[in-house]
Amino acid sequence: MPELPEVETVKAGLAPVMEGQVIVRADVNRPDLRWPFPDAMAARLTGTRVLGLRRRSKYILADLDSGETLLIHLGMSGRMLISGHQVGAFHHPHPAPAKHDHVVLYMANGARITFNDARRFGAMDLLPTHRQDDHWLIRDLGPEPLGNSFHAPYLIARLKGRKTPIKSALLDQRVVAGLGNIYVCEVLFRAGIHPARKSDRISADRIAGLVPLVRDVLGEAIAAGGSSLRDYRQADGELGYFQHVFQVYGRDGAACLTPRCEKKIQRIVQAGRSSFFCPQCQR
DNA sequence: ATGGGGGCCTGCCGGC
DNA sequence: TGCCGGCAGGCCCCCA
Repeated sequence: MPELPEVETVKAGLAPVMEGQVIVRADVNRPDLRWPFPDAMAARLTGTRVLGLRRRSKYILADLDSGETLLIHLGMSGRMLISGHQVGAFHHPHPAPAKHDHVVLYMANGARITFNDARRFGAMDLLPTHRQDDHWLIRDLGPEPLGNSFHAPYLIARLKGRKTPIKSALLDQRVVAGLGNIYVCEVLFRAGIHPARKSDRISADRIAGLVPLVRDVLGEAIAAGGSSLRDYRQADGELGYFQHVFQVYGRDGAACLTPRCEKKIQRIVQAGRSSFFCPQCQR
C-alpha cells in the first residue's frame, strides 16, 4: 500500500531487470483494474524495448521505444513480483500463478514481472511519451516533494486562505504530489501541528518548516526501502514492502515517543481517513 | 471554488 | 471454529 517511498523502491527494483530489455510477451488477464486497460494493451507492449523507468508522484512510468509510456499505479494493494532473474549466485524461480495476478510482462532477459493487486485500485495505461504531462492522471499533480519546485514560498502561497485542515491539504495531490496518509501523519507529528488545524491558522514560519520535514520523512523512508530492497529481492523477489518505524501512524493508544511526554497517541477520522497524533505535542 | 462524504474492491484481524 | 463488523497506506466523483 504504497506511498511515494514505496513506489520509488519498487521502481528501483524493477529498473535493473527492465531497462534496456525488450518485452517479448505480455499477458493481460482481465480487461481492467480500477479503469479499463487501453485498447490492445498487450499487443502495444509486445516487442517494445523499455528505454527507462521514471517515477512521478505515485506513478511508475516506463518509456518504451514505441513512443508510448506505460503508466503503472499500485493503488492500495498492488505488488510487483520479479522472477526468473539472477541476483548474485541466486536464481529466482518463477512462482505458480496466483490469485489476482492481473498482468505479467516477460522480458527478453528471462525476467518476469507480475503485477498482483487484490483490491484492484491499481491502474495501467499507455500514453504518448512526448505528451505525458497532458494525461488526466498526471495533469493536475502538484510539485514533487523532493524536487526543487517544492519550497517554502510555494507552500505558503498554496495554503494561503485555505480553511481546509492541514491534514487534508497535504493529502491533496494538487498541493504536493506523492504524500499519503502515513507520511502526512508523521510529518505533522514532527512539525508539532495538529492534523485538524485549519491551514490558514498556521503561521508562515510553521508552514515553511513543513517543507524540510516532508523531505526528511520521505528521504528516510526511501533510504530504508533501498536498504531493504536487496533483502527482499534475495528473499522472494517481491518489491515495495518493507518495515519502517513510524512515530504516530498506527500507534493509537500507545505512548507518545517525545521524551518526557506522558500522553498517548490518539486516532481521529478526518474526511474518512484515520489521523494519528499526540494531543500534547501537536497543536 | 472548496470541503466533506461515498464508493470502488478484497483481505485480514479482532471480538463474540 | 465461524461469522461479522471494522479497517486498510489511493483516488475520483458528487453534492452542499
